[in-house]
Amino acid sequence: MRSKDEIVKDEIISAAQHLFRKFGLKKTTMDEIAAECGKGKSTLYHYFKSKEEVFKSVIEKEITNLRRMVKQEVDKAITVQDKVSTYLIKFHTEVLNKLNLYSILKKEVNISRKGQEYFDRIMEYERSYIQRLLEDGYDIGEIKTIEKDDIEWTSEILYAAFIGIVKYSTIREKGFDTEKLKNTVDKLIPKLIC
Amino acid sequence: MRSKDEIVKDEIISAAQHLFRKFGLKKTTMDEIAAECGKGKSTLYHYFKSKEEVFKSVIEKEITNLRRMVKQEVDKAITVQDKVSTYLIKFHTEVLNKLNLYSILKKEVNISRKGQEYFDRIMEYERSYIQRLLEDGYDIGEIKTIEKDDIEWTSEILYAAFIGIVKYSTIREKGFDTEKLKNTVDKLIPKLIC
DNA sequence: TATTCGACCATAATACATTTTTAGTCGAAT
DNA sequence: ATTCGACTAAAAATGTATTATGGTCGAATA
Repeated sequence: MRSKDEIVKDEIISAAQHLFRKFGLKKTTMDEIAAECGKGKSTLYHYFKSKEEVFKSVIEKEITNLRRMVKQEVDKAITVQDKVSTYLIKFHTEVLNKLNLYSILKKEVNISRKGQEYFDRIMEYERSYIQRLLEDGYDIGEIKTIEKDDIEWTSEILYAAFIGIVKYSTIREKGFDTEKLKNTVDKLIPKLIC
Repeated sequence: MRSKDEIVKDEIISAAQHLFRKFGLKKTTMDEIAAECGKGKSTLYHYFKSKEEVFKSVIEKEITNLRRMVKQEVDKAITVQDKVSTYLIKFHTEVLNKLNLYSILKKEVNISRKGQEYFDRIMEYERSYIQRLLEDGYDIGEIKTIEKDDIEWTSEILYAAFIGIVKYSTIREKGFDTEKLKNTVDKLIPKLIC
């Protein structure tokens, strides 16, 4: 069971999440967050040491949720090819669904040094997730055309390509058709790795 | 032989190009461009109807040059696989070499509506270039796994992936190693299209 | 003791008035 | 047909007064 402390923290995070989605980071004040969850502003500072800390927690929650959704889908896939392909499709779909988080990160945080650090950390995590998928495939003998040592940079290139596809989808009026995307990726991936 | 008119225009464009590279679009004034090529400001307006027109011409020149370099290399390649692969490698290399142009486009122009239109037009051109490569390959029978009707969106996905790779290279300290990149792409492309 | 809050402060964001720059014009000179 | 100096209107930069906001602290509450 969660402690009282954690429950209140979650309340604050939810309120902040709600407002950040609506107005973005800069246009949401601590007073507003406090009002949204019916508490005094000073109370927030009992649970978080700064506004940035609150924001970090909200992002953490969103990212964690996104990753859970993706992982859940990837775990269903049997072969490595399927896992990698599913990773892209699901990630693509989820980002397009929750564009708010993505644009907050990009437009408001990206300017600062700290913002870039968040972004880098997120990117590094995703890259290493792909790397792990490939390494698992290598270990069980499914991947034959890539040397173990080459998996690291291969996953980096793969990740860069994936992000490019997702980003491209976000700036077009309509994102890529999931079916078509899956079709193409399913052709590419299997042949790359085996 | 070029007319006097064209020579002067080129002088102005070169001066502007030089200053834009150094200070960016907003921090370069028409007076400075005029001084750089030893002419009065009003003279510029005899050749270009606005600052935006000058900027457009500079970008045009840069892009044209980039495309000539890429095309030159692509034309050397014999098979479609090679052409597509070469396209990415050369484009990647050239953009990394001339990062200035890229960042001007991104950071200063991107904000405005017109800037977005430039960008879209450039992207559309590159996408259709890839499409043409694929269509040629289809017509000579090299491409067998893609239906003619699917070439359009396949080239779009391919382009998005390519741009992702190039962009990723620009934000890392060091760009992707060309050898490794070529290695991976050479593995991917042939299998996608035949 | 663990939470909550109202009152408070220093600084950052905003608004506004004033000055300076700068894109673009025009008529004259070459 | 080109070039330019002098000019203007509009935009950007600057300085300043005002407000809003992040964050603190000691007291109140439960």
